[in-house]
This record gives sequence, structure tokens and C-alpha cells, in this order.
Amino acid sequence: MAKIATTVYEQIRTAILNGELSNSERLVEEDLAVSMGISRTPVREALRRLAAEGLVDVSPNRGARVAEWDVHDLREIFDLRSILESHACELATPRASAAEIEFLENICLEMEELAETELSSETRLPALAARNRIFHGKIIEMSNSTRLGLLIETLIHVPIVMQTYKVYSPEALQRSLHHHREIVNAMKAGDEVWASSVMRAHVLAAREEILGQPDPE
Amino acid sequence: MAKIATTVYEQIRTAILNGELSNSERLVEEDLAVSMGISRTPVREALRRLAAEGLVDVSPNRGARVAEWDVHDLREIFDLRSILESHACELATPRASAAEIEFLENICLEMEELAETELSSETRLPALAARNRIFHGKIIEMSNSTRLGLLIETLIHVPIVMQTYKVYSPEALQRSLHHHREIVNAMKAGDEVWASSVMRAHVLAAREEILGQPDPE
DNA sequence: GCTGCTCTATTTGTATACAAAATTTAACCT
DNA sequence: AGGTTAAATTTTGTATACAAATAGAGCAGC
Repeated sequence: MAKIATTVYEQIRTAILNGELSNSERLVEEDLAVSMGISRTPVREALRRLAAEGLVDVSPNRGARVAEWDVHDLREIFDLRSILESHACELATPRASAAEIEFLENICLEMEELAETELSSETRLPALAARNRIFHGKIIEMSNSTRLGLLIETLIHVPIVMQTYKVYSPEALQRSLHHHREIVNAMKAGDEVWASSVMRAHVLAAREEILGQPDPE
Repeated sequence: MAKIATTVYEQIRTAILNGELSNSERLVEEDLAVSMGISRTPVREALRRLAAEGLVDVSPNRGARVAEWDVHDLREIFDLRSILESHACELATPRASAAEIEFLENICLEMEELAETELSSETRLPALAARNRIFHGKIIEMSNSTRLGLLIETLIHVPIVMQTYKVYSPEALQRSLHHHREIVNAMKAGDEVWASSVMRAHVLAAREEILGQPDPE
């Protein structure tokens, strides 16, 4: 069990991502430490790491709170995701191997099957969300750009919460699955403009589905 | 003198950015601590923060080294900068106020004057580089996207080293200044496609100037 | 001369102790 | 009673102490 700090980091992180700590709750180092039976040192390290990823806000001498995101923040995040993931598609397309294409096609198939089964939402949604993450993650990996991957990773943390719990409308789900298929087809055709365009649309469509119409400002 | 950790962070950071610590030098916590007359605790915090920004690499139980970037890394970074700064331009253009446009025009003017004076390179280059950062930073600020700003900031750290010391060819410098002018003109015209396109070209041109031809891979 | 091992010396990771700052509570004055 | 100030408590920031892990030196074997 190496690195208590990492364990703590993951625990707090998943707690935040599961909404168990939401509402800008204060994160007192000592409290977290005793509740986990450890000292403040690794807790501090974990909190700083979470702060660097934008999941908590820390003020000097005033400690850490879990970060809050308003609609404007979320629009920003989806906006940037649409650009960066689209770019990942562009980079990935000329590099895609047959095996990688097949891998993506399998994910598509699994998701399509899941969408048709009449499981209760509680089991179906997480299964879909997990495969969705794998699909997007695979393309990012295929883009072969370490930093692009890191940037997207930090952006994705936040929407993961709602991605897992938001109930998509049946039409939106269908559209989303079609997008996935179309992305793979575009990659298979070696058409990176096509692939990246669909990915851009895909993320922007998800944004509207989750956030509704653009805010007037 | 609040927050030793922040002071340490800035010291190490500028030391890295000035190349005083380059070549994947090992950063031993105790050594840094005694050399600054403090304890290891704030040094650790500073190193973790630098790690989060990609300026140092830390391995578990093996400490921190200053990060190294090869040509491939730098290509990635400029690639992403070209996309993100271009997007910043796109967002900034419809929001630009007359005062902001004027501010940017003043920077352009100052840089053009600096380019004509025959100061020794040692004083001229840093002055140009500083104004260049202000120009780009202003546009990012005008884009009004906190997260976009944060993403670009982390990407920019690395090239700052060479941006400050790299001797541009006279033609490249001229082209760069013309790009700046053109960006402002496009913004003044309210044409965000034009503005973002020039910005994209601007960053990609800088990439080629600094890194040379694309690596074949 | 080179490779692999053991043992020592560094160095990191965590715990605890103390100082400085901020928040809360309570008392006080008008 | 309301609001302001001042003590008390909580909480963060830094220093120190100790345990665990790693790297390096020296030595044995080939």
C-alpha cells in the first residue's frame, strides 16, 4: 500500500465526483486526516493536487473547499473539450491501425446493445458512461499527444459527475451513438476533417443536451 | 512575507525558466531547503506544484528532476497553443471594446519601435518578449474564459525560455509584428474568423522559426 | 575488466509539534 | 438591543523527527 497521499487523493476525488461532498463544502485537513486515521501531511498533499486539477479551491490560510461550477463554467469546459477532442480526432485518424479501429467498433457495438436492452437506468447508465469514457479515451490515446491528453483529462473531471447521472433523452442517446459510429467510419476512411468535425459536433451536442440553450450573457 | 511555499515556488520556477537548473538536474528537497534557510515542508509543496504544471517530473520515492522537453514535446506544445490561442481570438473579437483595441495597438506600436532601434540584442530581445507576452495575454484575458487562460498558461511556461533567448531572424520578427497588426485589424473589423486564422498562423510560424521543419516521425 | 550482490548513506514519505493566522464566541460599551 | 472589540478556539503553515525506500559504494565471483 504505497503512497498514502495518492490513496487519499483518490478517495477525496471520487467523493467529490460522486457528489458526496458538493456544495462548496469545507475540507478541513485535520478532519479528513482523523477520519482516515492518518496525519495531515498526506492530506495536504492530496488537497494541493486536487487544487491543481481544479476540483477544489484553496485560499491562503483559509483552507480548501470543493470547487463549484456554474453554467458558464460548464459551457467553457464543453467548448474547450469540443476543440481539443476534435483535434485529437484529427491527429488520431492518420495514425489509426486496423486493430484500433476494430477496438472502437466493438465499443460502438457494446453501447448500441446496451441502449437496446431494457435494464433499469441505474445499471445501464453507468455501463454506457464507462464505455463512453473508454471510447473518447482511446481516441485521445491514439492521437499520441501526451499534453493534449493531460489537458483534456483535467477538463473532463468536472462533467464526469453529470455524465454519469444525467438521464439522456432517447433521441439524444441515439444521436450520440450515431456520432460514435460516424467518427469511426471517418477514421476508417482516413478522412481526418470528417472525423474531427463529427467529434466537434458530438461534444457540442452533448453540451446542449446537458446545459440547454446558450446563455444570453 | 507570507507563504514561504509560494516564494520557493517562484524561485525554483524562475531558476528553471532561466535555464539555471536545466539538464534534468535532480532537485533534492533537503538541499533546496538548506540553501534557502527553510525546512523541507514548503519545498515539497513548491515541487509538487511545479510538477502539476509540468516543469518538473516527480517519481514516487525518487524525488524531483527538472523536466526536459525534446523537439516532439515542443511541437505538441506549439500545436496546442496555435489551437487554443486562435480560439481565444475568436472569443475575444466580438467582445473587444474600443479601449482594448487601442491597448493592443499601443503594444504593436511599441514593438515596432523597438524593432527599429539598434539596441544591443541583450536589452532589445527581453523588451520585445515582454510585450509579446502582454499582447497574447491581453487577448486571452479578453476571451473571458478562465479555463482557456489556465490551459494556455501551463502550455506557455516551457517555450518562454526560448522565447526570451532565441534570436529571431529579422524577417521572422517583421512577419511576427505584421501578424500582430493584422490580428488587431481583424478584431477591429469584428471578423473573428480572420482574427483567429491569423493567430493560428502566427503561432505556427513561430513554431517553425524555432523548431525548424516538421519531424518526419 | 565486468556483472551482480550486500551494506551503508542519502533521500523521500509520514507523523508530530509548534507558531501564525483566521474564525468563532463572548463580553462590553453605548 | 445592536454593534464593536477582544479573548478563545479552530485551522492552516512551517519545522522537526523518525520510518521506509532508494541509490551508490565497495566487494565477491566469473
